[in-house]
Amino acid sequence: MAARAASRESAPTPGLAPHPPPSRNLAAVIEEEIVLGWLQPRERLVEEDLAARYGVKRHAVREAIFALERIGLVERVPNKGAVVRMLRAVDVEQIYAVREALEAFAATLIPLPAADLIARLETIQERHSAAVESDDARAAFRANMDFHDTLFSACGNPHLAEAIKSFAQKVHGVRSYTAGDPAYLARAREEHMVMIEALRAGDRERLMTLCKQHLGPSRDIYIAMLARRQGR
Amino acid sequence: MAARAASRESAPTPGLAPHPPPSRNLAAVIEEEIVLGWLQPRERLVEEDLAARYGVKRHAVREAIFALERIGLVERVPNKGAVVRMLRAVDVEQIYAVREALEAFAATLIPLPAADLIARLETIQERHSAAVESDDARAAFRANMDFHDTLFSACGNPHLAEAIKSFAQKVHGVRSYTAGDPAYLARAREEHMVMIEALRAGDRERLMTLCKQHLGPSRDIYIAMLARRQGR
DNA sequence: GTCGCCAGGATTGTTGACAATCTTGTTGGA
DNA sequence: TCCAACAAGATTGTCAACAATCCTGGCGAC
Repeated sequence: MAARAASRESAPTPGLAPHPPPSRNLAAVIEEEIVLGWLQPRERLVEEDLAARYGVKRHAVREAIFALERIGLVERVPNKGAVVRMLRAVDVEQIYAVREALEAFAATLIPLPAADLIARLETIQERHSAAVESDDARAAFRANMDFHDTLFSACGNPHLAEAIKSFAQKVHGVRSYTAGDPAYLARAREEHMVMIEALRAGDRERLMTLCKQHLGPSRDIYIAMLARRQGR
Repeated sequence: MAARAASRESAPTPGLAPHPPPSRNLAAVIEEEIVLGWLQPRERLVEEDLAARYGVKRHAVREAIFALERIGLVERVPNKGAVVRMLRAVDVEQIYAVREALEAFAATLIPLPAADLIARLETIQERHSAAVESDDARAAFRANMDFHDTLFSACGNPHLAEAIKSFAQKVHGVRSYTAGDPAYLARAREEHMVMIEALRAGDRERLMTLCKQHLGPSRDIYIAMLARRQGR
């Protein structure tokens, strides 16, 4: 009884019962919830609760949780359950170090000039800008993801692009602290613009610098927040 | 009936029915089978067959296959099943390009001198050498894996080490062509020795060069073999 | 009053059966 | 003889019930 109550207490938001997306890739749906902060780090993921919430069977939730565990977004303890993974500051730093290395490598491979790539990025960026201006965190997240996917896929090495995406996913849990922040989103939008500009100028050095600078803010915000919380 | 027969025909080896490892991490077991060539690229992985073979329930096989799919070792088609992934030459090249980048990055991070690391590597290398000399492919594979895990874990960034391991796993399917070759194993042994030597000398440049050279052979062998088969 | 043990309940893990889907082989007709 | 629809079998996907495990809270002994 008490266990049940505890699980209820730790529920993300008061009225979270129903939910629009019935089917689709459940893991991706849950991932988005984490990014948007509806499911917060340290929060327990009770299989039956999620099944009821998303209107699917427990079995489907189970598989999604396994998938998220492989990605590194949730942590599972045998016979105890899964929680949204709480990254320590050192983890965030280390993951971002790898991201920098991977993205820098990819940036060296992108063929320049890249007229076609620029066109596609501009289209995506329009969506992103619109989402930022209308404070639509979910749409901004999706467009942002598309932007980086498209950019790094242009390196011509799909395995590298996938690794970059995978490492970005690892820190999705920490992104909930910036995903809804208008100032941060506006900054990201500006940086995307400048990256497109660098592509257009064929300035690879500048592109690599921008990629690196683009990674910094969310990392620093999260680490600062952890420090405030005394490294909980 | 015919489908069943076909599945039997494509069975890896004539007498594969029983099997020693009953439990343990099933995905790792299957992975080893792939590396050792008992399960070959393009071979179908029928859930019930594997369940019977390893003495586990189908459900466990299912999860293992999902895990292997995420790693990239097997390919799954909905409602049709999974097969050991057949990498194209271009895939192999691309994966190895990322491996080079990741391992080079890790090599820059390993603190030198590394007395403790050297000691551990020497212990592992003894096992590897013994396995190579007695033509024990399975033991050689395990020791080899340990060697590289230990080496790159020393970079102090576990997420990077995991990425390196994960990319090594992606090409495990292609390793079956070298895993049992005494000449190749002997060469690997020598290279490990030299790497330890470089560590002892604190020569980071040399270590990085050796890591890169160590990757080449298996890639080239596989690509050459694919070329012979006309890029099947 | 505190500590350790025991019972109840919640949650995860496992199993077997059933449903859906695809593949293959066959039959009937042009 | 060739093609298309059909049927059987094999295989994967889904489900609901059961078993195992762990946490919580209460009760009794020291």
